[in-house]
Order: sequence, then C-alpha cells, then structure tokens
Amino acid sequence: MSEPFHPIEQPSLGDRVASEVLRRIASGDLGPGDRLPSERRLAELLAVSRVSVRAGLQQLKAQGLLTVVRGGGARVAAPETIGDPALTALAQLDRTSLLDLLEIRTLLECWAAERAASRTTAADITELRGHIARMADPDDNKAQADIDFHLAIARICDSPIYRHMVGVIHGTLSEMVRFHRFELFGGPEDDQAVHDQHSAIADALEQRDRAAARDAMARHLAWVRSRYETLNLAAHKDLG
Amino acid sequence: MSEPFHPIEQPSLGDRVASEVLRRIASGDLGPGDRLPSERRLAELLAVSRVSVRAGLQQLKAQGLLTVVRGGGARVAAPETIGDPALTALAQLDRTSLLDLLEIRTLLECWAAERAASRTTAADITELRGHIARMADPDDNKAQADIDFHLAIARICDSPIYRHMVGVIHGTLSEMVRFHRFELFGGPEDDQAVHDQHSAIADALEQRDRAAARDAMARHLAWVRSRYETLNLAAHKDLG
DNA sequence: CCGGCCGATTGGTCTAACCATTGGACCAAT
DNA sequence: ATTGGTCCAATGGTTAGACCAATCGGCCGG
Repeated sequence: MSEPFHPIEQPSLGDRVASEVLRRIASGDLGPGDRLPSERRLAELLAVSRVSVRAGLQQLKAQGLLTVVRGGGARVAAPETIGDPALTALAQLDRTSLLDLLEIRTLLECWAAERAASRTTAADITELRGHIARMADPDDNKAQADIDFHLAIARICDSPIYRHMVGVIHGTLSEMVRFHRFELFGGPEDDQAVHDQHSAIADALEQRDRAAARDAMARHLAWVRSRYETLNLAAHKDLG
Repeated sequence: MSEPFHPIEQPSLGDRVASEVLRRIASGDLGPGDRLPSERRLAELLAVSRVSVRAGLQQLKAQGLLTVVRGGGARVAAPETIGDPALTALAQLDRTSLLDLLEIRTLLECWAAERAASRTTAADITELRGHIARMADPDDNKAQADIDFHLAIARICDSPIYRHMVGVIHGTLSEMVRFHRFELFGGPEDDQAVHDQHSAIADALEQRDRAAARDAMARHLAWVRSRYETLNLAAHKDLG
C-alpha cells in the first residue's frame, strides 16, 4: 500500500472529556436517563475549563449519546431514540432528501418483508397484531406503535445489521417529524388506511407468502410517501 | 392521539453552524479533502462567535465528517473513512452478519445503478473509467480505487442521503477488512474479473440502460459476495 | 539547489462575563 | 387542596479577548 504510516495525533482535552464521560456510560456507571453533573461541576471535577467540557459534550451530543437542554442539564439518551445526526441533518436539507430517505426505507423494508415471510412464527404474528391494535387505542401513542410494528418485522428478519439500519432510519424520521412539527396521522380515515395496510402485511406474513408480504409493504410505504408529500416543510430557516 | 403536543426546541448556534457547513458538503460545494475557512474567518462569515463555530465543527468532527489538525486547518474527510462504529461492531459478530451487510449493500447499489443510469453525463463516464484504470495500475491503491468507483456512482445519483449511507457501508467494510487483515484482491484473475465487471457497469451507464446497469451491478456484487464467502474470518479469534 | 530559520496563520485552551431557560420554592387566591 | 403566579438559584448558550502550540510558507544563507 502507498501509505502504511498514519500521523500520530494526541487527543485534545475535549476528546479526553468525551472519552471519560463515554467510559462512565459504557461501564453502566451512567445509565439512560441519568443526569450528569453540570458543566461547571464537571470542569472542576476533571480539572479543565468549562470550554473543554463543552467541547467534549458537543461530541457526545453529535453522536446521539446525550440530550442537552438549555437550563435543564444533560442526560444520557435512551438507546431507542438514537438516530444518525448526520442523516437527520441531510434529510432536513430539502424535501427531495426526505423523499430519498423514504425511497431507501422502502427498498430496505420491502426486502425485509420478503425475508421475514419465511421466518415468521405464530408468536411473531401475535406481537404484530398487538402493535396494530395499539394504534387503534386513542390513549396510546400511535407513532410509537407504528415504529414498533416495523421494528418487530426487523426483528423477525433475524439480521442485527438490518435492525440497526432500519432503526437509524426510523429514528431519523422521528426526529424530523418532531423538528418540523409534522402531524403524520390526520383524521380517522388515515388511521383506518394504516390499520388496513398493516393488517395486510401481517396477513401475508402469517401465510408466509413472500411476494404478498413484499407487495403489501410496498403499498403501505407508497401510501406513507404520499402522506409525506403533502406535508409542509417550512419550520426553520437557516442563517444567511 | 395521546400526545398532540411536542416540545418546541430550536437549534443552538453551534447546531446551525454544523448544518450550514454540512449543507456545503452535501451539495458538493465542499468536496473531500477541501479545506474550509479558518475558524476566525468562518465566525465573521456566519456572524457568530468563534466559540459557536467551534461547537459546530466539534459535532461534525465527532461524526467523522471533518479532520481537524492543530495549526493546519480543518478539511472535509474522505467519505470512505466514515464508518458507523455500531455497525462495525455488529458486522464483526459473525460471518452471517457480514454477508447480511453485503446483501443490504447489494440492495442499495443496484437501486443506485438504475437511478444513475438516467443521470450519467460524459464527464461521469470519464471519471468512472479513470477509477477503473487506476485499479490496473500496480502502483496505485486498488482498494481505494474500487471504493472511489462505487462512490462516484453514488455521486451521480445526486442523493446526499444515499451517498451518506453507501459511504457508511463502505467505511464499515473497509474497517472490517483492515481489522481482519483480509486480502480482497487475490491473483491477477481476480483483478481481471473486477475490471470486466466494473467496465460492464460503466458501459451500461454510458448507454443509459437502467436494466443493464442494475444487472451489471448485481453480477458484480454477487461475485464480491462469493469472494467474501471464501475469506477466512480467523484473524482475531476473541469475541468471547 | 537545498536546508534551516522565522513569522504569519491556525487550532486549542483559558478567563470572565452576560443572557435565556429551567425547575423548584414560596405564596396568594380560588 | 389545587391552581396560578412570582421569584431566585442553577444551568446551558453565547460572546469577547487573550495566550499557547503546532503548522505552513517564504525568505535567506550556505
């Protein structure tokens, strides 16, 4: 190879702060939801300036490991809410990028539906129908139930890689929905449409019909795409 | 809906700086290796303080999008060096996960080849053939030229989202190859096979033949898969 | 032509201050 | 007892200004 040598680089103070905090998280010392010391306190604990502490926290925040609230402190993020920040930023650029992300999601989920069809058990069907039922319950969180339904299919696929990727995509989409204040679920007719589409997917999986499963998923995501296309993307403007 | 209210949150200046720089990268305005303005210059350009600029750059650095050298400025990282740490860890679990990753890669790249076929220009073809030629040069880095070929197709697709995802996948695969000390390119017959397959893809793109492009890419990646299947995963035995 | 020196540039770190938001304590009115 | 309001301390966000250390590039002398 042309470059067997890599430049030596010693981590900055910010990097070391990030490593130190990450170590506490990885060791379980800090669990999801736990609040970590204030920046000023961390600064004196680690014997560095607040600037360096902030540098480290910025990195962890960018990696989705921390949620920081102005005036409210920093907390360890819940694992299921982790989306790819870079992906989120890209998808926020314009509507085209968002639709591209949906297209890639469709690609992956259709593949997954087909793959899941040969692996679905009776217990899996029970779980899927449970998620579908939750979406009809007005007291439940429809968006979460929807994500759980799709993640359940990812689990059935028995591919950690795919589960990770589809999780990142759903996390990214959720963050965008939050950020732009989307209302994905409109009236009862929308709820009914989603319910029917999900049921069709579950039916196909129950019959272990690969082609039907892919088809039902494709129809569902085409509908989702049409929903997104009608949404307004005007939330925030950037700096000039 | 149980939760019709969403917390309102507006991005900090650091976040907006990160978005702004990311936008220039995603749009191709800033390419890999390009040096971006100094922090002081960026601060006055964006009308924020240097600290806020640093906050944004820290985030991009944490996401592997920038390489920052003390005294030497910040540059856009080569996309192939960006791997998803979590994905890398997953893919190293066992051979099945690795093959799953290859399968998802096939899914994405076949889609991309088809999409690229309707967008390829003469200049794109020149670039592609350049990468193909580099792989025949014994003094060049074959693996890098291979990745560059595939990333060029990603660029032709004109979808920042897809570019990001395929970049992450290639980055993850590269890290695995390094970690396991794979020798992807065996004898001259392997080189010839890859050369022919890449040429077939370039030909199909030149003729803007979507089906042929997808087909050629599928054949290429099927061959790659067969190569990976014969590899020995015995480098580091641990994973206990 | 080359090698080393030197100054301008750049990222890294710090201090000190102010602003905006949060969260809780406290209190008054219903 | 609950609601609503006010106040205050703590916290993250932002700024300005300064100094250090590493890098880069050009100039000069050999």
